[in-house]
Amino acid sequence: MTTSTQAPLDADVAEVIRGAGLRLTKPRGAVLRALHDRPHASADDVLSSVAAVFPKASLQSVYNALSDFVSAGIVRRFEPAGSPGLYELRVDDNHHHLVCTQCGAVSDVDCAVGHAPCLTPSETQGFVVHQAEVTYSGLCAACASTTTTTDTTKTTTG
Amino acid sequence: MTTSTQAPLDADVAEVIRGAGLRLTKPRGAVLRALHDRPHASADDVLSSVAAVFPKASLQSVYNALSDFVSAGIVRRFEPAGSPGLYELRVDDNHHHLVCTQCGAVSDVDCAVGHAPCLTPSETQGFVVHQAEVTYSGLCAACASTTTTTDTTKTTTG
DNA sequence: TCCAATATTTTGAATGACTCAAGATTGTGC
DNA sequence: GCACAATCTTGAGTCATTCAAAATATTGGA
Repeated sequence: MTTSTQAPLDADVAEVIRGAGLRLTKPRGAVLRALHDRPHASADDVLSSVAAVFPKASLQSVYNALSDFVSAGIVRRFEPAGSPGLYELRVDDNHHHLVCTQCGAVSDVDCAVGHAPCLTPSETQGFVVHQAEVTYSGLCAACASTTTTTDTTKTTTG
Repeated sequence: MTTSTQAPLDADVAEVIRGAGLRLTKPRGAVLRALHDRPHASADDVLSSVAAVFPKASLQSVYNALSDFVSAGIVRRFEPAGSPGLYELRVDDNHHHLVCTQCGAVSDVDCAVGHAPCLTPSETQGFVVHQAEVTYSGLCAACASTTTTTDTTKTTTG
């Protein structure tokens, strides 16, 4: 939040964007910083962060920037079922996600294999598999504790 | 497709719906048959099938029936990234999906473990994991062969 | 430093997938 | 066959996202 942490971040951000072959613009810089601050953000989340430092930004610019980043390979998009698309900066490693079905919280889980596809289906039926997307769903620590105390909720395991 | 296969199917369908504690109605029967015919169908796909035997059906009834079935546990909904929700009848086993990124074709892959969650993340960070959703993406046999043979045409083979 | 070329942003509208609501209809047990 | 509740239908509304075209800003070069 302070200038001392912001300044080098700005430099990083600029470098990453230019390094991806993209022009450095205010909206793009703000979008990348937003993703840095909130590692699993929806386009709307990003707009909120961006608007704080650059009020003129539109949701459309956010979508533009995000999809440019995804195409350039510096941002990854994933989409837990029933949730809007989420964007994250971790792209080099092949990690997976823990999603809380109650509050929507998302955590990263490192992949044991580390490269895609980390899993290979038993019978590929002729498919050429490039990637395995793994999403664990359940309850985050906070929701689990509030739920398990006198718990009548049914755990729909399946 | 003939009456000889349709008749016992109708009986099955009725039994499944009633067995789930739901009233048997024309739209519901038609929706369940549609899923039987097309194992990975979107609501729209289902409507197409349903409309053939019951033209009065609306998309809304299809959504109603599908979500009733999902709640009742006789149908499963899943949602490959960037695709509308798909519905399938296989609910008892814990299987996964192969999705073709080019034509959208979906195949089932049996899960080696057989029950959910079939995978356990290395570090759960306090999460109580109920289910692991695994989606393999790549190219189906048809798309893989047309793509590798020096071709630029995109095969929209549903 | 200023310019031109063009990448990017902005504004506004449109789409697809799905949900909400309320009145009409139908299935089911009696 | 009736009554009551479950379900269907119609119509409108929402959310996430994309399309389009004119306005603006960035970057390499003069």
